[in-house]
Amino acid sequence: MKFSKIPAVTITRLSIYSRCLEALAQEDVKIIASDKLAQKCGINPAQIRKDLAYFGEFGIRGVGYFVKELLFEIKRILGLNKTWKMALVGIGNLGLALVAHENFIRQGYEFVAVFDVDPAKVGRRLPSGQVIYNLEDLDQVVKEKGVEIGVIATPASKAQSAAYRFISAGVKALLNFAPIQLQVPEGMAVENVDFTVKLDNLAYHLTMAET
Amino acid sequence: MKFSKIPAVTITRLSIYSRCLEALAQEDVKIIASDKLAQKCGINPAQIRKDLAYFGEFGIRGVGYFVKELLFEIKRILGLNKTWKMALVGIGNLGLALVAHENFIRQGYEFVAVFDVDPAKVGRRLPSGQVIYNLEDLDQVVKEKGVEIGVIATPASKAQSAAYRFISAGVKALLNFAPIQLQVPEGMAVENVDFTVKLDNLAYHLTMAET
DNA sequence: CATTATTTGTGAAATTTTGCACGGATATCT
DNA sequence: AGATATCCGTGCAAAATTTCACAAATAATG
Repeated sequence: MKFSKIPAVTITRLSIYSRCLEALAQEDVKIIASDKLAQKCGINPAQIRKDLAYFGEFGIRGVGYFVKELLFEIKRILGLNKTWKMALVGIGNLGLALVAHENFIRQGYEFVAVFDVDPAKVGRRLPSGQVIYNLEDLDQVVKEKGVEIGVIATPASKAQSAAYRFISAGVKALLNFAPIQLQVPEGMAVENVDFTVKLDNLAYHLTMAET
Repeated sequence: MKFSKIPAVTITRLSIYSRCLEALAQEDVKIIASDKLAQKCGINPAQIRKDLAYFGEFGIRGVGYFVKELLFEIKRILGLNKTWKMALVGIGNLGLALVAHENFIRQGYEFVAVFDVDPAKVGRRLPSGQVIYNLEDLDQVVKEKGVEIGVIATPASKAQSAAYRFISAGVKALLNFAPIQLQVPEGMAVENVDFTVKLDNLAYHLTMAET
């Protein structure tokens, strides 16, 4: 169960399994085999078993997996048995949409603070309840509120400086929506959510498929 | 230069290179070596050269790459020498933010139509100019406007049916923001933009780092 | 209770992806 | 011009990841 030995793709897939399992639980399915789950996720069944094997034995041979139990275990593995506190920088269109998005809170992620540089925005209260703080106060607010994950929804030009603020405030994980490769010190976790990279993949696929 | 032989990660990285190169062009850098570009992208330099080698020879030994030229070539490879027509389903917070997002149009992606089921929304005009169509008319509108990429920004529960509509309208590429694994026929391209999967990765990282 | 049908967990093989290291091409310097 | 330094393109090896295939465990059947 060594941290470094577990591939990042495995973690990503665990997250996908947890989502599929949640849907199954909702449909009141009690037990599922790796074949069925694999089909639902679009993943090879052996892959699922291998992924789970990194963390233990959760199934019963000849039977399958208890949906609720496996879901619980995966969530425990991912660290979703707590609420994670997030802060967001950049209250533009995207930032607003993210803060308003109910999926986050449902999954155990909560925006406890939002920041912007625009003086016209600072001090206002969002429909979702948060008051917009001045970016200058990030360090202090992050420490006060115990922010664990920093979300960057600024334009690309401001993203790196926002990252620096989070870093010096001691935040160790960043979710970056800006289309830029952030420079961060060793040990930080950065995940990029990049629309245009995804679109470029689609464009390539369409272009190739033509021939 | 066989389509199927080129890894998807290579395409993703090409997209990242193109972004870095765009930044460099902006800074008026004329020539760059794979080492420098690699540093900027956080990628191994040999990897960059390998990725490019799939498509041809773009550099000069002992010199490097001409920034503008390489950028042009990568964009050509990805199919970005044209404007791609997108349609979006689901005008919620996220959908609105996406349609308003300037990055898309800047990169050659244009929303030519948006759809919703809510009768209160249908017929209204967005600040970005598009009139909201009734989802029922998707097939017709998609064909009329020549939509090439479908964007799904509905709740998870409506995403699959939105996908079906795009599929039967002949759209071959989907960008899916709903937290669900879409079922699509062979040959379709689907890219998922999944915030919570990314957050789960961060949560796992933080949880592991604790110990 | 033995036989048959499932389905997990896992070693080993197959495949994919990455990274090294070096030949060859280009530029610079003395 | 020759020597030196730089840097691309690529064969090859290493590493990582996926997939196969089967033993072991469980349940169902007659």
